[in-house]
Amino acid sequence: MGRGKIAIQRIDNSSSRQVTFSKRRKGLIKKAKELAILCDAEVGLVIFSSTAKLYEFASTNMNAVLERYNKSKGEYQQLQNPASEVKFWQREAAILRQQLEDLRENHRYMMGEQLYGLGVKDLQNLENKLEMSLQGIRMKKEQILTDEIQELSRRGNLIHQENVELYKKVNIIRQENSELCKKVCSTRHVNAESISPFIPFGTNFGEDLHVPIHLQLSQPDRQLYETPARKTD
Amino acid sequence: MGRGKIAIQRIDNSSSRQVTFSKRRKGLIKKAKELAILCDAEVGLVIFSSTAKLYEFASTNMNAVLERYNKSKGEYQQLQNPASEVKFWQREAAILRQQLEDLRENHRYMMGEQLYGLGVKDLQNLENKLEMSLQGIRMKKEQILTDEIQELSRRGNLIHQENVELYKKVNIIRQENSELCKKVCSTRHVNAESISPFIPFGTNFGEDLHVPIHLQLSQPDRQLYETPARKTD
DNA sequence: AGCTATTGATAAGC
DNA sequence: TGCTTATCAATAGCT
Repeated sequence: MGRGKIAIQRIDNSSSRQVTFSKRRKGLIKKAKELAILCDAEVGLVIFSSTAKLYEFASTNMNAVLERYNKSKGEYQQLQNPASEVKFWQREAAILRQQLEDLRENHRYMMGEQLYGLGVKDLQNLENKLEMSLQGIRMKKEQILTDEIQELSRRGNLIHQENVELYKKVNIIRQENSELCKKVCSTRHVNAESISPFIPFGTNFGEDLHVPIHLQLSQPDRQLYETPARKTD
Repeated sequence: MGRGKIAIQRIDNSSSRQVTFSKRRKGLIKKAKELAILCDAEVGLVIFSSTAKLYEFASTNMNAVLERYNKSKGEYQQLQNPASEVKFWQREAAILRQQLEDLRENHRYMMGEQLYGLGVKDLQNLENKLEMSLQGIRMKKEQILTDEIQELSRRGNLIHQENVELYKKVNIIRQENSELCKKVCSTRHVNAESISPFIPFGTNFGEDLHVPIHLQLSQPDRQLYETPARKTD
């Protein structure tokens, strides 16, 4: 909501980030307040700006909210040897946080964000890296697509084969039918002409079978496996 | 915002209060999330419904936010006994480790490594991302190069100007010299021919000055600022 | 900090 | 609870 829409991602420009922070922080706190009043809820909101400044809102009182939160979460466990253990884990966390920060910076570079600190040489290296990555990714993608196409083609071929078989059977049955028809015709010709409508129906059936079956089974199948694969034939 | 505006006061009807709570809670959390991302802030949000159900959001991790809040307020006495602190830091480390792992995986994807788990769609997204990054990086690089070239061009122009000035001065001095020479010549011609070697030397000096100075000062300078910039002339 | 054009959130209603 | 729509509110981009 504004003159244009913005993507929800870290705003690079620090001054407009600051402005947006001010505006949205105000909006957020207002909404939190409204929610608490309208819906009779207890709300606690803590915001640290990127410059580590603290802003807070609590519908009643922050300590009460946090206490209730902790109670609600209710996970107090006792451990021994706390002092050194705390130190150990703190150090561990600090190390991990540092690694995370480094990796995040790297990630930003790779996403083409925050390039201010880089020189031409760095940028060139980055470009080369990304180019290599792209190549790998494209190869992988094409491989997947190729595999898929091959699989489709294989299945198409199978279906085609099946169709050929079916077509043969149909032809055989059609021949059998037409021969049966002839027999029936000649037989009925001797007996009477009362069931005469049956004769053209039978004959037509045979002819109908011949043409559309061929088209309907063979054609769509061809499209299925030929268009993507361009391998058969 | 809605079919009509409502006063900010406790909604009496309990079911519509419940509905509003759902909607606004969702909206509030969304906004909190956006603020955190857009402005690189650390946000913690705790909401208890009127029925005492807990909802929470934290941009990083609620414990971290609350810890930071307590530190920032300088009131650690209320919670955080040493035992739970160990637990806190352990959780913190676990969370960081997880984030690190996620980011590393992502990084691998971006480097075009370990693409086994990805489908065509993922790969396409990745490709697009990298393409965008590349574009940004190339723009940045070209900008730097362009700036550099402009600077060089500017300095080249300055030097060229300086050279023009110097050339003028040289010409003036040369003229003065040659006039002085003439005077000296005629004077000496009247006096005696004993210092005759001086005359051709003086004349040569003037001519030597004219040609090489022009070439040596003007030519390399031209190359310096014309080849890269293609602006002058 | 203040102003609008826009987008986004949401009150009603089903 | 989820969806739709008419409205109101928040805010992005400028000044």
